[in-house]
Amino acid sequence: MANIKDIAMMAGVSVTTVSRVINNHPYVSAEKKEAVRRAIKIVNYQRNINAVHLSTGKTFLIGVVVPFSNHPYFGLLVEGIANEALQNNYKLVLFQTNYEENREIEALTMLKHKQIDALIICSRICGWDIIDDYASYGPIILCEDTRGTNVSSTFIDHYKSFSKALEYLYNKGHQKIGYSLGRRTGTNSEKRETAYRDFLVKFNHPFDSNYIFYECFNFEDGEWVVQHLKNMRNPPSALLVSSDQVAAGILTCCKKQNISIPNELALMGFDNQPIAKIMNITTLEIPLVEVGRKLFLQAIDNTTISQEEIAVKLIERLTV
Amino acid sequence: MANIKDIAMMAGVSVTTVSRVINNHPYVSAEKKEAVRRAIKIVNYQRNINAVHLSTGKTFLIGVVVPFSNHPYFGLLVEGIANEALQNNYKLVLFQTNYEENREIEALTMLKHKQIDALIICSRICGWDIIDDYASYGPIILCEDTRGTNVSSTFIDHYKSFSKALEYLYNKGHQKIGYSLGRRTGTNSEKRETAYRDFLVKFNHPFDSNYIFYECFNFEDGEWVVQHLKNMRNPPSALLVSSDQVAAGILTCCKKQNISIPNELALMGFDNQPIAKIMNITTLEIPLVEVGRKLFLQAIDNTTISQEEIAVKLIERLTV
DNA sequence: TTAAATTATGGAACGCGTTTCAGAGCAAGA
DNA sequence: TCTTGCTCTGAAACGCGTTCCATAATTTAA
Repeated sequence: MANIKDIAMMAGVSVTTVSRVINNHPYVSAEKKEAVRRAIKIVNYQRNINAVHLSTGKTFLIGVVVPFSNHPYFGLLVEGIANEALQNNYKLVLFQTNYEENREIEALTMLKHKQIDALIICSRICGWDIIDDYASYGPIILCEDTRGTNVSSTFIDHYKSFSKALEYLYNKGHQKIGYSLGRRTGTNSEKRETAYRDFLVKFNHPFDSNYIFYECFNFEDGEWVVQHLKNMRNPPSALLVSSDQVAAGILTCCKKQNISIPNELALMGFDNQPIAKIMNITTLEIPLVEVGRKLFLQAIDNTTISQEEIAVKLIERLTV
Repeated sequence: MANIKDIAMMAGVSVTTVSRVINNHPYVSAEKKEAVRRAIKIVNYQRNINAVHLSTGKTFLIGVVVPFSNHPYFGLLVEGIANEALQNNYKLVLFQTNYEENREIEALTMLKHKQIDALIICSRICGWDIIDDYASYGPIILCEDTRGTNVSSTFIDHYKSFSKALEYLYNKGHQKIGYSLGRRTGTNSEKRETAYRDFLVKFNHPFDSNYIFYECFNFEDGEWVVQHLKNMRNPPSALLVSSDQVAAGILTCCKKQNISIPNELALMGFDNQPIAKIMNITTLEIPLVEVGRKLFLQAIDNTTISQEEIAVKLIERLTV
């Protein structure tokens, strides 16, 4: 394979000039530019990107950390990131953590080693101290409320949106409201729990831990939720489900068990995934593709630190 | 940041020795090894991976081409690949093509530039001639039957599995069988169509192009299929649906429209995704995670070319 | 006309780890 | 005693593009 030196030789110029032509720098005469272009074409020259990376310290690679790659929530998020990456000539390095902390650290280590230019963490596991540590090596972008820190993020105010949803259900006459979440920990889950507790306090309702369902990620997780509900003496009359997939699973199971929706149980999903539309699930729309887009743009902007809030929209359908 | 030279200086050895220690090469005395380790620890030395890449010509990056990243089929496939990548200390570069050929070419170009060590194409768009061209630059692994070529693959024999499914439906008394596919072209779609046509010939049934539904990828695509079926004078009595997602969508819509499954319409899905289990959809199980695993292992083995067939399993449930 | 600015070009340093090769020292076998 | 054959070590070459800096040749502005 030919290298830049060969091209320089062939074109009768210096390697500097070749480099300038390749990178569209000014101050190259038309003839030399032409000569270089010809030489490049003749031997079908391809620069050694690893050499470029070594030289520039940049890789045009952005790391993306997700817990699962087969979940529609992250699927859409990654889709948004990927679309924008395409536009900007960046490539993505995917890290699937299965919520294991050391997987996330591996990704952070790659940032430290400058194997990637920036890291987008779609769902953070490791502590703030660690993020803070690694933030000095390159941009880290999060998908959670980071206001008050020096880390960029695009986020949904889950306190606000959860409160909004709860009030909506309350206004529809529901007093006994339960909710389901993915993992128990994490900023977003915590904000939601706070919103829930504040809501209970506000309306003077007792807290019942049985009304909270954790580890609900997928369609199939709806099954055990319904099973659980059926065995409860005093089940909730409405459920705030933090994923349309799970809501769809619950809805499907309820139909099977002849539990009438929304009469016996009201359901409210999150995300407004296509499945929510098809199954007429009332939900809070989160423009995930848009969120992904913004996350990416923050990732490649290593001068500014910004926190962008994304608004959610209540979509009324037939499950409440 | 310290480099290998600094470490060598600190430890009072040559860079070669430092390199040997880092890479666990033999023939380094215990004392020098120790001295190097100490120096590395003191300054928290991290090798410049870009330099390693330039030097070795390897990147420990594997490209993965998928049309969509938010589809459960590819989600599971990527999950399998990602899991195995983790085990082997490789990272993935994700290419989302949206079925645009030049996106795929970009991925192939990265292989050519040695920015990635190998490329796994989960759903190929571009022609064989192009694949052949780029195969000389590094391993390309496909997820379709490549027997008779010099390209590795892990694949499902879709002719066989489709035939199997058709016969199963036939034996259940179905004479009018339709099917739905994702995209119209592609090896897998073609093999399925061949199987379908051969089946019709075998049982002397006429071919009706209205029995074929293309562009069915997601849950929501089930809606228009059902709409279509309702408007048909002579609708099929069974549908072979090449994705559980679509089958679930069809099932859901049929329930809404009071079309009885399997009495009025039998449904058979593909993949055996969790949703198929929950919704009791009869399906052909494809062990996608396992397929992903094998694809990855083929990708990092650049000595052997192999074509691995994966068997599918018929899972009988309640939609046939 | 002179000073300042712009355009053009190339040499050489820089980023940095891996690996080949040559050689020294020492032990085991003939 | 001599020959192999390890073990250990380091100099130097290699992979290769980018960019700083110096220089020369023109223009433009004053």
